[in-house]
Amino acid sequence: MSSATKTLELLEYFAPTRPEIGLSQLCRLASRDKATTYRGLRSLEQTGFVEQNPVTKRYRLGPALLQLAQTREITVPRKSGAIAPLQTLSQTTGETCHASILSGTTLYKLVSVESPRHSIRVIIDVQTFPLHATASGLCALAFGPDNLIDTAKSALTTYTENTVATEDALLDIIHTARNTGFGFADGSLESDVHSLAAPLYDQTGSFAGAVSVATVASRFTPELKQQIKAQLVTASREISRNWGGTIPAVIEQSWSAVLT
Amino acid sequence: MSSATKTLELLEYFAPTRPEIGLSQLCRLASRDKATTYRGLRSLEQTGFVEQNPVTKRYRLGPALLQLAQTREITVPRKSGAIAPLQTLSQTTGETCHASILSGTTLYKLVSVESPRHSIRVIIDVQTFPLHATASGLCALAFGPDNLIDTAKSALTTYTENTVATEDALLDIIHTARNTGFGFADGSLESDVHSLAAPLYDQTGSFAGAVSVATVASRFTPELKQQIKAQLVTASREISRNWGGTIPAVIEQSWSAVLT
DNA sequence: AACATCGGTTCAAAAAATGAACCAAACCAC
DNA sequence: GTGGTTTGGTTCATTTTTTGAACCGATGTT
Repeated sequence: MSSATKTLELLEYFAPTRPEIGLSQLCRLASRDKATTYRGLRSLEQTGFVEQNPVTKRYRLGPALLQLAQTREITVPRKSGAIAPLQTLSQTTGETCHASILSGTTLYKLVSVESPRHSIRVIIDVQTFPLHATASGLCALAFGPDNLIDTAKSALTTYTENTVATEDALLDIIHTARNTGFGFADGSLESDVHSLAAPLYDQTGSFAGAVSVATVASRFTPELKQQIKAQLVTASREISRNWGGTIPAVIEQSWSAVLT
Repeated sequence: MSSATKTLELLEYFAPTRPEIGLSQLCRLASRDKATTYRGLRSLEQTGFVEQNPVTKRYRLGPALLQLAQTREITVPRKSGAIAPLQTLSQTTGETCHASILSGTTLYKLVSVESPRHSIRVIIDVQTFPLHATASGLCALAFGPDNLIDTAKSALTTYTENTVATEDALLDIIHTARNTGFGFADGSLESDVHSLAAPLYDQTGSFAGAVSVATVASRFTPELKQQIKAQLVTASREISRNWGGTIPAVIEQSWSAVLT
């Protein structure tokens, strides 16, 4: 792993639950020597990616990220086109919803919306969705580029008893996703969390991401499942349209069959 | 300069006017060997900072930036509290307005708002404001930490005939900014562009950034100047309040003296 | 007062980065 | 269709940088 990659990975430890990190704490988190971590932070600081809180001496994310994120969204507009449909989806289903975006072989969380309807809510605290263990990931495997399947096969991490563990089982659930037009995960990332997802397309005509709804297993009735599927279709069409794409006819057909 | 810093600096070449950059073009822009540039891009790609457009093979900014920017704004909320007051400022003055934020010894552009009132508009296409050559920068020198003055002295880059060129001249205009409570630049970064700026404070009670109005020299009448100052004061108070800070009494006094 | 932990620094040894030269493929001009 | 140019990408001898154990002074804790 290159020095630059190691430095960049330091940024991943910052989170809303961990807004500031001291040098010694960060080197423990990153499992690196303090001098190495310090030089990484200096590099990030020089380029505006982190800044040192003058009061606490701890480090936090810096303003250059805001500028680059703005440039990214201006040049590849995805987030803004996903927010409103996702808020609607969350409101109508009453559950936690996500939009994700594929970059290389990684599915990044783009937008999350929680619903205030229930006091028992699903919180999925990841920034990237494992391909084999999430509904969105299964969408990517079913409708995205074929090389994703190889990537997934080489990283069959076990999260719960329900996480798919063999290549055959993985190919089976990918096949099911292709046939139904939906990714479905029942407790494969978190116990008692069920998720459904639909694919998203952009102007290239290719799979670009997924939109998903996550709910607690105990309220996942067949009625709710059908309702969620119908709402996912609406959201998928709208977000894809906002991204300059359309849903392929073969998926629209799968959806029709499943929703009658 | 470390390898990590060189890699991070590759990101600075991406802009709304340059959304995608090929490998050969980027190595020319960065004045680096192609192999070095390629390894830098690979590192950035592995961590989600850039992605390769599968159609054009060129590189563009990646989704990890969106996630980190969101974390940054959640943990250090600045941008959201500056947008509305800046839109109001632009609307009432009819000119281009900026909010900037200090990080280390660099003043980063945070938000820009243009007004549609005039067809001749100021566009300041920088991501960081030179301390000695902008109204916002002079605010930082006048009201920010003292070490900024040393930083400015060591980088007295000439942009126009009006750019301050000597340490004495720099100290003079810093002194004027301290006395008036406003930074003022007349053509020091761009010919025929005049700017006024006021300081911003956050919850630490320290200088945190600046809010500025830029206009074309030809419509910068004494009346407009007074109007802009009044509006800047309002915007400065509001943004500072949104950032958890208040304007120091000594600056409020300077403003009172200047606005009567 | 003693100890622990912090942010930060040094330098010999180890490891990685560099870039000139190279490759095949795609593009362009004629 | 051909020849030249430019592209994204690769290799490896050489050069340069990175690494991390040991260290520092300051601060916090008991």
